Amino acid sequence: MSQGMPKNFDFAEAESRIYKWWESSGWFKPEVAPPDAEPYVISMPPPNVTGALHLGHALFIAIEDLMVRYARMQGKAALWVPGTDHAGIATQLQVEKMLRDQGTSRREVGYEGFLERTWEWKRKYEGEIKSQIRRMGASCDWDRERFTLDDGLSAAVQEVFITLYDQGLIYRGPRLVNWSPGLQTAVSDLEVVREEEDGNLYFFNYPLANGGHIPVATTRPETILGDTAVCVHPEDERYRHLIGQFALVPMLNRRIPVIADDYVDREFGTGALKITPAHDFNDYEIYKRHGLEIVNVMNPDATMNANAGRYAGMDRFACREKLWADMEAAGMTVRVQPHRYVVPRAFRGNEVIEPLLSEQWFVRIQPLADKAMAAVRDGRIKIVPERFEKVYFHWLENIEDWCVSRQLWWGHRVPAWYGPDGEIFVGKEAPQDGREWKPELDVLDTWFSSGLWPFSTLGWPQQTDDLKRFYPTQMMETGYDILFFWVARMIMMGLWFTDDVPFDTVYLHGLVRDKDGRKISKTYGNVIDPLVMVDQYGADPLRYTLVTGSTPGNDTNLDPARIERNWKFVNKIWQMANFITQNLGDAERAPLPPHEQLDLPSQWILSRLNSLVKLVTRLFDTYQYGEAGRQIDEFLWGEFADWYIEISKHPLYNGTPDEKQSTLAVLLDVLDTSLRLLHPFMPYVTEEIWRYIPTEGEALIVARWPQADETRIDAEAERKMTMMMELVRGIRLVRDQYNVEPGHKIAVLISPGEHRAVLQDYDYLFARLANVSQTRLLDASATATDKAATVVASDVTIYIPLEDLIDIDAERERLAKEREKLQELIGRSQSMLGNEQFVQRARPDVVERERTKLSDLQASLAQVSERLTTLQAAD
RNA sequence: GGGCGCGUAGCUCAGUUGGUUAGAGCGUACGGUUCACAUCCGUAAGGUCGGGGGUUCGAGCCCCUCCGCGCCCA
Repeated sequence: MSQGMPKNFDFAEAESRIYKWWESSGWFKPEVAPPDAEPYVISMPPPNVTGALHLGHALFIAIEDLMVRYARMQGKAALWVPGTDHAGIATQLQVEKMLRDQGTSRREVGYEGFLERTWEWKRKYEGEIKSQIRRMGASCDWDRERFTLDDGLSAAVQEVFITLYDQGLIYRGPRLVNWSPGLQTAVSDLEVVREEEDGNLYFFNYPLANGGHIPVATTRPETILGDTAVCVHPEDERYRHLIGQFALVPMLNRRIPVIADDYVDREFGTGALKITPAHDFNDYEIYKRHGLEIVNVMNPDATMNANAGRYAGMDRFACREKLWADMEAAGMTVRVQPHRYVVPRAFRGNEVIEPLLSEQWFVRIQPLADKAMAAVRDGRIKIVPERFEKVYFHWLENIEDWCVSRQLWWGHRVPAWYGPDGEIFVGKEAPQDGREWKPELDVLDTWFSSGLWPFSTLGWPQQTDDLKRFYPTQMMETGYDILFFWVARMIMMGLWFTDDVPFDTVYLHGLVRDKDGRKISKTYGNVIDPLVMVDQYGADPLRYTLVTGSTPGNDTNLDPARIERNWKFVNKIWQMANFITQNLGDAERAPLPPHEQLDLPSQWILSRLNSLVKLVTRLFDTYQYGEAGRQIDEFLWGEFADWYIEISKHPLYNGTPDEKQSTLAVLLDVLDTSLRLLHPFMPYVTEEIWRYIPTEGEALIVARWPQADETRIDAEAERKMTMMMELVRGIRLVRDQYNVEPGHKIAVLISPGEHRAVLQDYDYLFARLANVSQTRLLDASATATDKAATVVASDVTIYIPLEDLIDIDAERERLAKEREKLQELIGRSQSMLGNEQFVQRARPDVVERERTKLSDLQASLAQVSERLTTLQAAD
């Protein structure tokens, strides 16, 4: 403990050492708190096993670790449950790519071989991401770590699926789904990104059975082959007479009816719509309303099938061109015009999604959604920031059944079996009836398992001790971009299966973008690798930058320059601690003297400190972490280091032993308390420094969060000290303006007004902070030389005789400006106080503050004016 | 089409019950080697808080409207 601190903080060495110490000491576990402690639980959003840590991860780790550390320091049983997600599609894509690079394929290595390789892949990348999470300083309980595909969670998934099926909430059926032809799987609505793209609108004449034609326009000609109707608006005079007639599908000559539906937009295209129920969601609705035929013309790989006649086997886009060319030759086409339209693309892989008729498993979601809406509506779950509640409701109010099956190999198998006679059985095992049951090969949407995360990770469906003690959890912290994907589904599943909310607060953070607000992506080449930042500056500056640079629900533009600046902040804290420990030497830490026995600077800094503790605690409790961090920064650097530490050198070097001891006690109190406040932001450097200061307790990570001592909050001391600081700044400014040699000590004369005692006791502040060699307090009647610059604060005037340096005209001008400013402020203040409405209606403390301000300003104005008069007379 | 967010100093951002002279960092200018820190210290310049209207004793903050940018849902 009495070992001196190294000159600099070696974060690279310290971080891994400290992390190991924390973890091996069991401090990440909720068991460090007493058994009856209030629990505080966060389920970590499980990163995909596919990837490396990116800034999005870094951000949630910074925020969640801060939340957990704060709770832990408050004495709660803090538990942060880590884990990873198998990420079905994303992982399968990556492994398939790897196989391609190895010259083989998923089909070639076979089902078992593929899964083996995928598990191998998982073990490799999971290890990587876990070590990266550790490097960020995450104080999660690794003993409780989970993976969405491990046995317990798989059992939970089965349990949920089977229960929902038994409750009639899961059904299987042929339906139009979003189909990913490259991946050969269905995906959910949420996994489709719709964006406007340049394309064409193809106009052609749809031949009628009785001769003649009806003009139609389409963006996807290849779907013509699957048309089963032509639809017009019932009131459209142009086509009304054709309703009930028949048209002939081009090239196929299939007879299809001309029908009427007011869904048709008469203004768009020709006003007549071709209907392809098997390949368009809107057309599918019309098909259901009118009882039309349905003809699927595509294979799962988006080539045309036998129903496409001579186009069978062609790729959809090749077919589009060929069919159009053939129609052109047949004289059916009218024109092609450029057209912007919405193209659905796969969230993963970016290929064009094809609406396709297929057999899939669906969750009848409405009953679950109703419960989920109620929980937020009645306040059992709170979303921060609140505006996302609206978004949440809107989505749930318009929710569609959830397609949960995926034609992938990597994931949880749907627990269903098909009997020899086509019957379906849903259960963990196939029926043992001697017949041959074939297992369902489809797997479940990854989000189906992550929807169970808050309770499956705690052991559900087993009624484990953890589940009983730590569920429901308290906080779900994640990005707003997965509010539907994940948060809403966890709420639905949690309420349905545990009859309780999965968490009581949802805190949503935004996206991290680059300095210019662009999305971070490899194609832009603007990737900021958090690990490179950690290597360069340490984890603390990155964490602190991410937390202080963001506000809930809003995107952050991350400027690496801020990380660098905060690395300097880390150094600054280190140097403050270094200074204090050096001065302490081997001495004991003395108790903090009673407030009235302390000198003014100490009263002031402790007053500021205790206000800060109050403020920071309030900000933490209202999720304003960024503001909290900035407040600590401003206090530590702007007040403690720049003023108090500088001032403390006087008692430390020139004071009596008592004064020295008392000052050290204050320095240590401020440092100790500040480190506690800062620890959730910057766990490493604060922990490391804490080891060097005499404190009670094993480690900062398990130290207590500070409590504000109201008796130390002292407005009068703050007022006096502020005045002294203003005077110091004034002298510094005068020195600067008159180009006084920095080394040149100056003597000043002070007209002390009502502040004689303070100025007498603390004249060393001017010596310490403004290089003043001598201060002389003037009697009320005394006047100073003309050849002096003047500094005024409250009713105090400081004269700085500078002999030859003084330009009286310039000084007059300076003071005149000062007077003007004071007059303006006084005018404003007077009109406020002169306003009866203000005095009556504003809060009393606001009025009081205004009165104090006015009297100070008036005192200053009197001083400045008097001085001006003197200088005027000097001419 | 519906909903939401953003617009504050050259740049990146704060500013949450409406209440001191709107803040910080970076950048800029000038000046600094004595006792923690040049990863530092001091001083300064720089803002009609997107435009307009309203409510209020008082508006960056609340309401209306317009402009620009972005996101989500259809």
